Amino acid sequence: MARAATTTDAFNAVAEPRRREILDVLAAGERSVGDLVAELGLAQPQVSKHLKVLHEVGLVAVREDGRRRLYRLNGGGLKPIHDWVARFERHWEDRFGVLDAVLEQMEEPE
Amino acid sequence: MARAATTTDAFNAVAEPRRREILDVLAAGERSVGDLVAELGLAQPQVSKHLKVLHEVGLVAVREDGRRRLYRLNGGGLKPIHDWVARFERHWEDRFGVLDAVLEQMEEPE
DNA sequence: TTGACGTATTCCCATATGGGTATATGTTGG
DNA sequence: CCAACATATACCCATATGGGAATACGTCAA
Repeated sequence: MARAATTTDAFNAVAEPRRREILDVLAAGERSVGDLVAELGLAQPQVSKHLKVLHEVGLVAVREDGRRRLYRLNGGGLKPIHDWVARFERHWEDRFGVLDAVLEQMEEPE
Repeated sequence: MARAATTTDAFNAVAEPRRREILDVLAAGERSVGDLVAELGLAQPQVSKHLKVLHEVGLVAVREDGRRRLYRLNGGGLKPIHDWVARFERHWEDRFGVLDAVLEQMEEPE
């Protein structure tokens, strides 16, 4: 087997930095593909491909507007990630995190 | 170029479900490779490989104990993910999320 | 109708994945 | 020193990636 498809779930989709950037921009509001191309400095086909992935996992939604397509964020799709990560919050919010880090240094000195 | 290496950062490392499971188990405390093999029902080499990835991105730490190696969680490594996702919290915590979902249904009926 | 525009799709390719299986490395007890 | 044990590595393979470039598709303006 190979690595899971990027369209498998939000975790895989969001592993790609460009896709995170796209979501960051969309967080500010609806954008057309062209807008994203301009704001992110990426090639148009790549933007379209990334949007396709994001759409397949339900992280963005589209709306037609003449010849343009306006994409917008569907933040709810990130909740699974948030929920999973949240379980580990205590590991960095209290002092244990600091202690762990220190022990880290002591045990793996290279 | 191909997909970014799984060892690139926490986002990529955690995209693999098995690795998330490993972290879940480690959240309960230190475990030897054998323990993980038993608890997760995976093959030993696979567990070792996944642990290697997790270690490279700093999500786990090791400690030698005779012939065994005890791995433990380094939750702090997940903070970047938490921080990034947290920016989108409002998108599902308030009513906008619900509204968005409704609009969703109306616009993409198929 | 036609051409320009906005976006999506198709190819090509180097790359690394994750599983399986076999084996290397390292440690301990006797 | 050796055998059993615990873990790590090395291979092999099918698979999909993400970028680049070219092109198809759909829509608008004149």
